[in-house]
Amino acid sequence: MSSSVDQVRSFNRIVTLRVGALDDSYLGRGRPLGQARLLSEIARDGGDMRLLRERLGLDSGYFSRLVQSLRKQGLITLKQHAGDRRRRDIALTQQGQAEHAAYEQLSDELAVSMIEPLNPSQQERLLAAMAEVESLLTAAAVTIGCERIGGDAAKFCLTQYFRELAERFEGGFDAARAQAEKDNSMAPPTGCFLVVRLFGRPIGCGGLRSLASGTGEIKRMWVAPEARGLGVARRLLAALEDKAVDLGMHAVRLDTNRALAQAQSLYRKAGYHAIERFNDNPYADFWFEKRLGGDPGQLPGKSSPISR
Amino acid sequence: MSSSVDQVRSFNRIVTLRVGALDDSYLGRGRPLGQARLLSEIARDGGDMRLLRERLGLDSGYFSRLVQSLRKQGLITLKQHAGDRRRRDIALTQQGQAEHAAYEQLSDELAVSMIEPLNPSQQERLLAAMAEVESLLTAAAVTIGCERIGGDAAKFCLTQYFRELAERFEGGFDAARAQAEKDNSMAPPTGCFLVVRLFGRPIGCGGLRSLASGTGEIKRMWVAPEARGLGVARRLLAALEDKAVDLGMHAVRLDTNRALAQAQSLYRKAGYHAIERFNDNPYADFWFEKRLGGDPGQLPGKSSPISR
DNA sequence: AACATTACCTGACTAAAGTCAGCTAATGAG
DNA sequence: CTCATTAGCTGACTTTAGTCAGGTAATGTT
Repeated sequence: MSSSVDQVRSFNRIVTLRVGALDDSYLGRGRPLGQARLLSEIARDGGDMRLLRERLGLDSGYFSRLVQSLRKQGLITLKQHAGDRRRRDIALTQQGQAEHAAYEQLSDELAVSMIEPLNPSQQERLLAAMAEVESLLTAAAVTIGCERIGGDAAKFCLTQYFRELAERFEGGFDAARAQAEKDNSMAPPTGCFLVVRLFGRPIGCGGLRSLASGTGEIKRMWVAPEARGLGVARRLLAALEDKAVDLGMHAVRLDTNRALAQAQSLYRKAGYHAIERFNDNPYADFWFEKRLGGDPGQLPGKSSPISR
Repeated sequence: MSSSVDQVRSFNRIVTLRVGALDDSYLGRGRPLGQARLLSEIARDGGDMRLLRERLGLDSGYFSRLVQSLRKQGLITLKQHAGDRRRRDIALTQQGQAEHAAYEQLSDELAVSMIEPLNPSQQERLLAAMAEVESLLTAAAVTIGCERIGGDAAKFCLTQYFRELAERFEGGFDAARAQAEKDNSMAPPTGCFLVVRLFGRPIGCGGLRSLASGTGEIKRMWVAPEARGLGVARRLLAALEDKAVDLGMHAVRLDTNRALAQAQSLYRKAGYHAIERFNDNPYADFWFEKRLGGDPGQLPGKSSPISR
């Protein structure tokens, strides 16, 4: 373990040394870092002040002044938001776009300088290793927590989930037919609704509700397309099972549609086995169950190594 | 190419996001970042103020105050340097060591949090990829430049080089017998002495001097043990050959001792072939030569892809 | 209609980080 | 011995980054 920590720390050291150079090169344009960062954030996906302030996590007064300084430099314009005259939309001026392009250029140059001295085969190895680190660090940054099913994040996830089902199911999907009224049962004290977040953004969800006789049902399991391939679904499923154990359930069931082949293979790998139809979900083609607490050495509520 | 840059930039983004969290956790100890960083640097390898100031690249006044603030907190002591009473040696007090250990703990915790959520096989992959990125980024950070052979860096490298030869040669090595008087010829305008640096520290060297009739001789090629395996020697050799081309040479020669097997294989891979003894170096067992400018499409002075 | 909340702005303040000029004491070079 | 240089210290100053307490206009809630 100690050698793992050493490896990570030595990686951190070298990477901050190299990547930290970006701040210096940004400062080279004679503008404080805060302004430069704000400019980049505006260029990335504009929007109104409130959104940006939230994303950057800045104090309202401080943020206001930062924006004003960019405006005085002629890099951005502020317009009243259509519909809500309190809000102000931010947009880059032509000069602002040019300035942003200059910062992009600096970032590109740093990136080039990091790979350029290497020969082609080394470059290839470096890029592959970077992709691997990136994907695994992203996976490790994922958090899973219980949230209100009526909350913004949960609603966002469910909307995306339903939209995807409508696309993928052969006969489409109608949320109303899917017994959506039962969703409220996915809440404490007899169930829960887990939201997966990556850097604060919701990227997945899954609900657990109580059936009769100590059995749980897992529903609404979804992972955003851009977050797939990171092992998120596996961890989410394990987290739901942990919750089920916490709630004293001795088994969990779920159903799935034939269009969702990867889901089926995930369930089988996680130890689920096919059972008879246990509900009247019109969209279900397969039904699975997994007995919980089979490992007597495992304390309830303690995460399994795979889930955390 | 553009996709390489994108990959590097996306890597940079994710890594700064994760590793940048270290600053926040350092601030959690109620001490400004500057002080925390200085403390870590002192703990790493102490030394006197001048050395540290240079390494951190800080203004003398600012640095002095930083040091005083740590002293007032009882974390370090200052003593007159033995021999030069202007200098002051810095040492951690017991309290300083404890405080440093606390910061180390924070770094360790960050490292653990970066790998802990992953399952064992993912952890293994992440650590391997980190090691790969680290080694290749280090390799890419290497710089090669012409320096005075009498300079500090050159002297340091040559000392290390001679020490290593003395260890590895069967009959030892005596620098005086090695025609060291010819070293001065490894300088402009008829030769050069290249120093390889990694983050400013000299980690290798190699000299080129002019023999009769447009032929160059490569001598004193050395790479520090801790920098081996990064392809430094290959790049250094290519850089020396570039220099030779710049100086109008049409071939370079070199000799080597039988104890240096890796050197021989490097030379062969780089296109050198064995020739008859061309000098009276008592330590030489093999002699090599490579014809230059064989590639007519290559402009003189332009680096080959392998060398930069 | 009354009241609370939200979005943005302003003024007053602070700490961190750093720059610059000049000072003293010790050391090194000629 | 003289003079320049070096190592460290001090005072005065600036910029950046931020906090906090209010203020105003628009919007939502009851």
